[in-house]
Amino acid sequence: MRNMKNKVIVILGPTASGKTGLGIQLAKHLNGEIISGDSMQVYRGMDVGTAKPSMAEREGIPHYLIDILDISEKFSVASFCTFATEAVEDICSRGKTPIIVGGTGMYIETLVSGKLYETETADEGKRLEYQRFAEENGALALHARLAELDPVSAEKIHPNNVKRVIRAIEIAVTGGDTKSDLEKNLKANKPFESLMLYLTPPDRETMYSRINKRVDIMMDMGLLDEVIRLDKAGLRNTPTASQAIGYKEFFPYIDGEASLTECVEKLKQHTRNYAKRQTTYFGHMEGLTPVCALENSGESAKRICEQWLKTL
RNA sequence: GGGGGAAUUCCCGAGCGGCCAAAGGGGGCAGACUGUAAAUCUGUUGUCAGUGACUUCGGUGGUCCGAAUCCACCUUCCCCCA
Repeated sequence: MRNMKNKVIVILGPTASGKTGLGIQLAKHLNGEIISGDSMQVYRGMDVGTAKPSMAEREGIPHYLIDILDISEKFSVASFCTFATEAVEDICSRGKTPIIVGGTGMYIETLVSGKLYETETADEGKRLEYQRFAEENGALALHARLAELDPVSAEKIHPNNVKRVIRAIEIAVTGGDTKSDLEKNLKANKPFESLMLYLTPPDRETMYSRINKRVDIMMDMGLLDEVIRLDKAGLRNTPTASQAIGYKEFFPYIDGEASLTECVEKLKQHTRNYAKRQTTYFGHMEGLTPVCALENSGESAKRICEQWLKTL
């Protein structure tokens, strides 16, 4: 039974570690197709800023989960898991190898482990109400409410992390189970077998300078025009897309409150911070096979994949 | 040439005689993380054998029991009048 499961290759790593390129190399080599494991590349029109591979770069390899949503739409772990699972099945059914490429640690971890629990969809009104409550009475007061509803989660969530506190309250209030109940009852249910390649930059210094350079390239590629265009389309008021790094940093410039260079610096910095957070996240994930993100990481990655595909 | 102001720990910036290794912010470093995750949040950030000791607040020398804080001179920078 076990060996009937589909096999999926996953490439993850911090921003600018070369995931995209490696993914395409592997896809060509292994007769694969690519599924983006990225929370922002799903949005149409967000191209330069999300470092979405161009058609030319894709070299004819089909890509899934790219350009599937309008910026006004919500995206989440849950929808990611749904779409990605579908894509995996689709690709496998045609005898090809799915290659998930992305940097959104939580999405990929949840997908691969199969540990996704169902919850009621939250209603925005309630959420705002909690939000306001926290603003008026303090984050601690809201946290105290969570402590009544779900003490186990309250213990784990820092009172200042209002977003999380709200979410936990929401779960406790809408469904029968609390967040901690759901977590307790979770059982690993892997939807497929996966080989997870973790692209690790040689050192922090290298990682940061690659990021800086990439931002400069994005600017040359017309990032600012893209931001202005999306801003006109209402990006600022979108639930998910507005959070993307590479866009919000330019709003002060657009509003005449900061210089362009200041914004570009901010963007670089945010990207660096993000990359660091990514490495922290990946650091605690299990079952990763590290691959050093150097010039020719492709060859060793190919070998590792070939071997793995033969086993099981 | 004359008058006034400023120099603070990686950066910005408080402090204006003891409670100051020095607020706050930024950055750095470390960490958490399941339906907004490219988000959100936490800790840490002079040195050392860490309840204590040691070296810091442009430089030098003073005053004082005691100075980042007061005085003198020096250096640099800014502003105003010429």
